[in-house]
Amino acid sequence: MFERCNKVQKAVLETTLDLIIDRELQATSMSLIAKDSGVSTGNIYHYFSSKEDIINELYKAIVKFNGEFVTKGMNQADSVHERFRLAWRSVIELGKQYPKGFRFIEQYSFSPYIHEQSKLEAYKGGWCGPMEELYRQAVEEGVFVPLDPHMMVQMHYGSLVYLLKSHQQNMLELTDDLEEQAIRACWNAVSKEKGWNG
Amino acid sequence: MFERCNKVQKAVLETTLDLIIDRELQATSMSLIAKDSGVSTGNIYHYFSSKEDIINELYKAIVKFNGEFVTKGMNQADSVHERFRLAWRSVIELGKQYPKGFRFIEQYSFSPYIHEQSKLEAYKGGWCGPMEELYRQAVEEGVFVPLDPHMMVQMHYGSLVYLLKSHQQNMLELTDDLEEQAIRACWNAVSKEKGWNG
Amino acid sequence: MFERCNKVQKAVLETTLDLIIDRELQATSMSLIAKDSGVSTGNIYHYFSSKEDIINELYKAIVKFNGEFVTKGMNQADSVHERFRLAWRSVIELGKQYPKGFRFIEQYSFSPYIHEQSKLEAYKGGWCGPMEELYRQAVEEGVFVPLDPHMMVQMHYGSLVYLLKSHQQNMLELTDDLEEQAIRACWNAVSKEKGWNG
Amino acid sequence: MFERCNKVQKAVLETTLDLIIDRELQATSMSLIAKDSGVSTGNIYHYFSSKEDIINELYKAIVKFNGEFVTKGMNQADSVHERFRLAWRSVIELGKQYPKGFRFIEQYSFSPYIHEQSKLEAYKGGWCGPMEELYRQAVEEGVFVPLDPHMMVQMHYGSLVYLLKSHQQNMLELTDDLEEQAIRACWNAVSKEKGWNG
DNA sequence: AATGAATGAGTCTTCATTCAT
DNA sequence: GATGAATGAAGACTCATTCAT
Repeated sequence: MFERCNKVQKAVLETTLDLIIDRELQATSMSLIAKDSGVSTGNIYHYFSSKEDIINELYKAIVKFNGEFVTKGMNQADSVHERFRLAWRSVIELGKQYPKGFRFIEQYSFSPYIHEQSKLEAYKGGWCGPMEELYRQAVEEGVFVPLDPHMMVQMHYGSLVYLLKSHQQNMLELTDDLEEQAIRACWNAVSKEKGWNG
Repeated sequence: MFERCNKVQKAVLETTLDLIIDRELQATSMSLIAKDSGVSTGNIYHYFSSKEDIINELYKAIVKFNGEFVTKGMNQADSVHERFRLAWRSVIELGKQYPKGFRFIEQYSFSPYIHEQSKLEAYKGGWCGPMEELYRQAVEEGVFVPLDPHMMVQMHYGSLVYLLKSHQQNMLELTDDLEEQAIRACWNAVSKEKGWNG
Repeated sequence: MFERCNKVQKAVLETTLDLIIDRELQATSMSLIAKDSGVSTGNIYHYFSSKEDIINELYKAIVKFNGEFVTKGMNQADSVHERFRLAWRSVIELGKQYPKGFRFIEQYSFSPYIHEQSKLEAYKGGWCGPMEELYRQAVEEGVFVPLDPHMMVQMHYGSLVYLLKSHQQNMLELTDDLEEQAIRACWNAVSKEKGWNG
Repeated sequence: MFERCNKVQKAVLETTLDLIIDRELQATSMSLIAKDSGVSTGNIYHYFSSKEDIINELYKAIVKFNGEFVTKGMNQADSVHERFRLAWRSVIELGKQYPKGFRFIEQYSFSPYIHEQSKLEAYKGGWCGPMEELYRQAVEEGVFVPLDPHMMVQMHYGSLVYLLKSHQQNMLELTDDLEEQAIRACWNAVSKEKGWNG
């Protein structure tokens, strides 16, 4: 997940992610990060300028990773419908395989702790752009109802986020079948053609 | 929003909500709450046992308020479809009229800072139960596809949460018309009948 | 020396002065001030906004005290010569009776740690103004050579500061007689009349 | 100023002097010295055993330089009066040409950071000894009042130090003429003959 | 009930110094 | 000789909480 970083940075970022997820930001102290990562406090400051910096670098690294993970899957198909399916399956897969990174982004994408600059960089490197482009195409082709692509993407993403939350809270077992149905529900929500009984 | 509380409690809870929304939990100190609310630190501890207690009471109060707000609207109609519409419109209305409470719940419903006990109380007093009941009825009546009501409610709620997030970030202007279309998309996602061209 | 302050402030300022004089600023930590003064670190910050603030308040308090000490002595006589004598004797007396305050001012009056604002307030409340006024009068009466009063006062002050430094380093025993001769030397330096053999 | 040192030592000492003068000792960190001097921290420790060592070497080097600067001028004349004049003019010249070294000595000659050993070496290599010798001679020749030479030298030095401080603070423009008058004032302070109207 | 001074453990961060390369 | 990454103790400051008034 942090392949681009050197050993120390990787250790710090991984540890920070772990700590934040199960203890929360306010309980994630620098000394704890130091102890758990095996990097001395002084040396952490050799690689990151502040605690805020760590969080922001963590944010950017995860968003970048997520973006690549999702768009990679998305381009392996041709038809709009198939790309739709693969893209959202990737999102679900991401949430299942990397639950910590997923939750971190969910919890902190609206936090004042993350700089606007980081959010901007995140958006450009993320998967939202390509996904909106896909929806735009679907609308143009008359497959989707003529709604704002940004709005549709957000709503579908929200659906899956909450699906994953239920899954992570053990309120729901997320089988292959269920995933397909969830994605089909999203498709039906905005497609002109009827999908359930087809 | 905090009508059941006395003057001091109300001042503290309102102030805390304001502070947490625009400064985050870690930057919301007791002394700041004291200064902004006009209640001395000592006296705050007369009404709340700890900072954690304030956050939990805040959480429970908001969930209770939200639950009443949404279920109130939901019961003013008969047909499943109409109750569906009114319920989700209430949720959107809630997010627009009380954005701070809404964001607070979003941010902290998965936080370790909120006790399981608070979450449990919240669930019982919230609107999720009645909503799931409505979906169960729709499935039984053959209006909805036979999916897990809890899953459907979560997904639809997630859709609207992200719709509201876009709205709060000024990425989207949330007109009456748009709200109706969003709710119709939710309906179509799981209804057996086709809705867009009907 | 810190009569205008409350108990806590007085304890902190006195302790800080003691520590700075025999350990230097950089070795005078807040925790040491706390321990030695018997005031907890937290409470120190209730009365002073920062370490810098303590130093500046200390500076201002001492300058004020010194100013009053010197000008008080100065006004108990009439003739220019007598006021000259009494004023500089007060300065020497001050250096002898309050060596710590004296050294502190010497060491820190040119430090970037002391704000310009503090220096300005210090100058207005100090004894330099009245002293320069005395010299101006002496020049006007034809008693002193027509040199810049500010320059003369600074030079004489410097003389006595170094005299006191020698004294404090035990290089010199500062008897009554020696003090008188030092002051007479200052007088002779700028008086038109010859003083030594008169 | 640091001609006796090798390149690395010179760079470190010059940088340290610059930093201490405009930032103070406590704000002059080893890493800052390393960055500004272009010498790595590790290598600094190859030439100096500690930070304290740097400061003490700096002190000794400057005192040595100052001593040579002043005594050089002093020996270019014969009469007591002329040597007196030339010596103190050298002191003033030193303060004007090398303000940083001058201020450094002023600020740190009484600091616990400078070892007694350094001060002792400084005294032996400085200009105070020769100057006191000159005064002793003047007393013996009946030119000066019979006061302790050490005391007189200290007082006159103090006068000029404060004159230079005023100059460095732009409170006073130090012209050639003013310098002469300052030195004459010192002479008059202790000479048996009257000087101003002669 | 109400105040806010007092506490001290804990926070983030810096810095002199060491050491593997 | 030279580098700069690494260390961890110590620094200034904060903050949840208590308690005398």
